[in-house]
Amino acid sequence: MTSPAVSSRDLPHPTREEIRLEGVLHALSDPMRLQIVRELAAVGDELSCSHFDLPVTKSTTTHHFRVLRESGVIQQVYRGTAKMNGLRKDDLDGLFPGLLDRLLDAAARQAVRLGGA
Amino acid sequence: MTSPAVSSRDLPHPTREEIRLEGVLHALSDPMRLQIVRELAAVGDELSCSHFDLPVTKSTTTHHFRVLRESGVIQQVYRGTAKMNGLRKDDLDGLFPGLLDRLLDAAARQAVRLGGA
DNA sequence: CGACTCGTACGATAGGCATCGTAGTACGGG
DNA sequence: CCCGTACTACGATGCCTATCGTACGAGTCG
Repeated sequence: MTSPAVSSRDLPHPTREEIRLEGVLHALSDPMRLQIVRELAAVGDELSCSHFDLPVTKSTTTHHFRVLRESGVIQQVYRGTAKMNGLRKDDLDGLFPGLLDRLLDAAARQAVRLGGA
Repeated sequence: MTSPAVSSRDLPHPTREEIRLEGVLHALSDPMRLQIVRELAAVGDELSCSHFDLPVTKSTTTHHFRVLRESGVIQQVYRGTAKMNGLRKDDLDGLFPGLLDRLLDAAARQAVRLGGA
């Protein structure tokens, strides 16, 4: 097959209607999670958890991805041993038009401002 | 005097450069605080703390206003016995162009969607 | 099968935070 | 000067959460 077949293990996601702005903001208020979302947005594709080199243990990484999934920011699916993560851009844009782009822009501006680069 | 004179009591505010996106998002991830900001934006002027009729005690209200001030979302100044609260729209727009408006729009859409009204 | 990789589950811990109640301070008006 | 109003300060409480370590499960490859 071209696609490695999705594992039977499935993960609970909120429906679009269940996504709450407060939850999204809370999820993004953590620097680690904001960084994850920025990388996902920059790549514009799904990324495995192990792609991210975060300064925390794997346990903590799992925790952050779960928060992002349960708040509706990302969707996750197993593909073999890898767990692929993708931004739920369509759902977020549908609920909160333009918000995601402004948030990403704001994060990028701040990174430039603080990083000095 | 035309203006009731600002009290000598002054409150610590972050400078524009000290405002952090994560802090702003965290401040707005609380329903109570998001509501306060929505009202401030709707009025477009300063409001006293006592103007807000929140379903919590005054102690808790004080706490929420402090979080909003320390994150840089609002500015506070004493005027007589009243403490006036104003959105730091210029600072936020300067740092994160368009973000505040999108957030307010997102909050309004969600209120319509959930409130049914 | 066996080993290896990826990610999870669970328990522990430490800190943060939303909330309350009570007691207290600052200011303005009678 | 005294009182009422507006807000604060402080302590307590219970919940949430970011973090870790270790042990485990699921899948792939030799």
